Amino acid sequence: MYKVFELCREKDLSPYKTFECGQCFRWNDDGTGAYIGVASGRAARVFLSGGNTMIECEEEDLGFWHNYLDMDTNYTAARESIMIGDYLTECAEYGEGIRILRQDYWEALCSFIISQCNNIPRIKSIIEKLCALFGEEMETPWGVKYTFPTASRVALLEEPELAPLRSGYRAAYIINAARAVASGEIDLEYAATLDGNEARKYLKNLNGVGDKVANCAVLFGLHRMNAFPVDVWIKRALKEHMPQGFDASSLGEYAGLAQQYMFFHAREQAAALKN
DNA sequence: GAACAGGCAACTC
DNA sequence: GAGTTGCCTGTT
Repeated sequence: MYKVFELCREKDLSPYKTFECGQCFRWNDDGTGAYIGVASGRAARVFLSGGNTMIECEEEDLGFWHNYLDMDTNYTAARESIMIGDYLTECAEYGEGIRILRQDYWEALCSFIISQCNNIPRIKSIIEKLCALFGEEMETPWGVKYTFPTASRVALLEEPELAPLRSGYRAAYIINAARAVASGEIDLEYAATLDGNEARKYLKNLNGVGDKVANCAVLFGLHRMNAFPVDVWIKRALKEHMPQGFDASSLGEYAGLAQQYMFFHAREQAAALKN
């Protein structure tokens, strides 16, 4: 039984900012500014109403979504902790309402393996095909959706079976990672007990996982908020705003949140210039 | 049609 | 250890 529940004020969770800041690929605007997504075999719709952020979901899943949306973390305090200097303060103010989701470990790892050298629409398209082909079908109030296939499921596939995804050279990485995770050779539950830096090194044992992908999996999957993925957007932003050099560890335990604010800020500025 | 896109790995010096 | 190159594919 799907019902609507009030989550918080918009400033504590902006659906647009949270779902469009690059951390996730399975939440989509339904055309009205409401976001529909699937995670861990559950579906939900997150939207604004009268300055509040609302969620429509199964009543028994409310606890799951509460955790997924990281509602127990105090983002006001976290945000203030990384407001160091004019630039970061501007990014943090601009990004108010972003929350770092607690995504499934395997889904985050696999998604960011796919993300390498790819743009967002294409990443989303590859992931949706992966789910439609190998995930499980779900009936939702918003139509048929598919779960993200488990590592065990993907581990059974052979590379040619991934050809319809058009994921190119990443297909081998996906299957290799799935097999390592399914066999326990790479234990994501164990990785989740490590600190961010150790977890990043551990995941880099996987072929096709370097610093960037590992850091994304650590931040967005394992929820180690001090992980600081550096992609081309962050590289550009650092070059422009921190020409004297920059050490992410100086930002402390919420460095990864600062990264998301910087990323969102850079992307939105670029989009504004285009229009 | 070449260059590039939210990297990685293997190779060179 | 810093720099270069190939890798699949889709878009510009």
